[in-house]
Amino acid sequence: MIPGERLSRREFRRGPTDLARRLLGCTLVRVLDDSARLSGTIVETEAYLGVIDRAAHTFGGRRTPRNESMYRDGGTAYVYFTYGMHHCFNVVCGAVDEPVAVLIRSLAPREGLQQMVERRSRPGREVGEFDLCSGPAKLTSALAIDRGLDREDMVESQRLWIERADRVVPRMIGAGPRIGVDYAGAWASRPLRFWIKENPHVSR
DNA sequence: ATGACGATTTACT
DNA sequence: GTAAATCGTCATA
Repeated sequence: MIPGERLSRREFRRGPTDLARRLLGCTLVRVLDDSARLSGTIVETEAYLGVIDRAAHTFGGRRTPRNESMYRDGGTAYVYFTYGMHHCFNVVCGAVDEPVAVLIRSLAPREGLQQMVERRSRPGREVGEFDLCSGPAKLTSALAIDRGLDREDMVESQRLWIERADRVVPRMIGAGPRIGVDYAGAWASRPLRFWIKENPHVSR
């Protein structure tokens, strides 16, 4: 287990609760068509438990063109478009036809900061270091992740992958309810959101 | 064909 | 704290 190595298929298949914690501290790497490299340390995740989880897109076994990638093998990217303007990025983490995933909610930016600033800036709005990747739709914007990367196999991809890090010790991991899933009844309050404690890049 | 709804972000009171 | 932005997707008909 060498830090900096890509996560393997086996590692991706650990299931959502385990992988959501394990991804903390790992590096998400995005390489653009012009070979520019953008990356950040994962500091906040959420687990989505699949057919039993009212908050998951695959609750009850729903299978549509949009969420098809969640039914693929662990290590597949699930990227969806929402609210008419935002993309969110997930790591599929089960066997084939076991539609579970981890939503990546925030990163501590590492490489390509200047490019991220350009991608996140709008006329009239300055973006600071802590507004670059501190939210699920902010980081997809900063790293140029959209539906073109849906179904990407991150075990093999030259555009998007995750590199292993030393395990974040349990006492440094916070846990609490997921964000934005109030419609999910009892599932809304379950502690399936994880973050690195006291990290300034965590959302909210 | 239609309508309701977001795994969010941002600006504004 | 509240509300607007903005449109693909899906369930219903």
